[in-house]
Amino acid sequence: MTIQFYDARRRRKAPFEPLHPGEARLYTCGPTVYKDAHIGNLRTYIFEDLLRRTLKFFGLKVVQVMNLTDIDDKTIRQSHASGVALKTLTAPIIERFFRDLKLLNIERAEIYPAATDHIPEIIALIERLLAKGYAYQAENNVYFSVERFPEYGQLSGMNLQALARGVRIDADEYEDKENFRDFALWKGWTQEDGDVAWDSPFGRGRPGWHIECSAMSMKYLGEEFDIHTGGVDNIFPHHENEIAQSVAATGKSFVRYWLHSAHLLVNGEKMSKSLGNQWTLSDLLERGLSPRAIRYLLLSGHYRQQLNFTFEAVQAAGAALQRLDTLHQAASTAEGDGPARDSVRRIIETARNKFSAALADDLNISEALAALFDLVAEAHRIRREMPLNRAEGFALQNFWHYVDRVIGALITDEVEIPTEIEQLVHNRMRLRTDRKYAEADAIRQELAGKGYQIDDTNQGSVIIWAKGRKLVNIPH
RNA sequence: GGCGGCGUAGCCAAGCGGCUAAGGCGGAGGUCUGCAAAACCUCUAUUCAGCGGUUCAAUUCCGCUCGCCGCCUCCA
Repeated sequence: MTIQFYDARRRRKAPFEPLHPGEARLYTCGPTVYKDAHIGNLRTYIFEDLLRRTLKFFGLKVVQVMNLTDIDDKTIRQSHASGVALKTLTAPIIERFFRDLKLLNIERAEIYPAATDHIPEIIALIERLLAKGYAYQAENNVYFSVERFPEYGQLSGMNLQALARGVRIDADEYEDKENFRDFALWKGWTQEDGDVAWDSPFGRGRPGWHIECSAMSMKYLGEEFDIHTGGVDNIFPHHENEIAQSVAATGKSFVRYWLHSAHLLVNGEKMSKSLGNQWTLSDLLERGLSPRAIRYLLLSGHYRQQLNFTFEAVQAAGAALQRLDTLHQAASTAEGDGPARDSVRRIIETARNKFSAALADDLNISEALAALFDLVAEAHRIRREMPLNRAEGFALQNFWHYVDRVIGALITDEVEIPTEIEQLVHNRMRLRTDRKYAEADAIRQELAGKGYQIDDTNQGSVIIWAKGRKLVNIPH
């Protein structure tokens, strides 16, 4: 199947042709580790996870690099202000970042390089740019000269003339630049940097913002690689500058496909500090939202479309998952011998085809999910005529595992029910069979007191819930 | 001011030249059920922000208007 992605530079969808056949190399913009990720950051990471999982789904070997930006104005300022070493400041934030990824079932990238560990590579790249004449030193700073790079602005569609108009310039900060659009590759040490500084041929200082990504991506993925992603806000200036410095240094095209995720809105509004809606995952979990439903919600909208995050939407996502769970439950408790019916085989095949075709078309997850729900409806229709047999249940479960390689929210870990609880459930089942309803209800009360909700189904089985999460379906 | 995106049912959201405009949530009926719940079934947009144009044919292409949003030096 031909995968196609919307490439931001060409502004159209283009068939994905990896540079190295059978392998996709991607650089996904990761967190700046000065504070915990908010839900908008996480949306981008989920998009990148979807991309990665989809590439693997289509049989490609994936090498994903996600940078941890630990040198920037904010990390340095905080480090200096609190008198804490940079690494000491960022370590716990990085730890919580990985915890969030785990909670949202985001797959780990192959490499998580930190800027602070790549100073030599950064310096080498800057030297290359100086040698080729694309960069110049002024005082203790090294700048990239955008005027010497004629293709500048291709990605963002901005040209230097347009950029020159209507923008205020902080004259103090940029007075040593030849052109105010020039950006720093190396920043000479200033008082505010505290002890965040490295020696270099250009003097003591620290890297600029964009250069780390060029240095680290080239180190791990090669001077030219397949995919680079990030939030739309990175298009300009970050990615534009990355292209400029990378292409200028190597003469190669750098990145073949640029993919950007649209921003998340919260209750229809842009997230901002002043609105207090920059929720972290922890904030949401404290309010009782399930990470699984959050993942589903963040995943379910197309990545190039703004997504409005509301509690109601998380609720709706949870309900949608439940509909998918119900069929999975039915499949896993199916009984009876014999071969799978053709009708069951057929609906699975149809869903399989639609699912992968949708994903191959620029990660059209909404359409892919629709294929799943169509399957659910069809399966129930078939099930009503005659319950699923074991072969059919197995086929459906298989398919669930197959699509969950991409969705990452369908198959949940089996939860152990304490024997004591299971015993009570079975006792109650017997009492119900004996029509001793008062005693059965008493046990249900007792279980509710222990945090387990019991739902009877019309097949005689029961479903156990705890903390709003479906735990198990115990067959009669 | 420059560059770009979006406006599809109560809400979310696909489709982007031609079969009855996917799917989810919610809602309304129904089936099942000791109860409670869950689950399942059916229904829920004569129409795609508005107005023009191109075309045999437009939600899909073009233009204008209205509304919302993003970027324009360190915000994913």
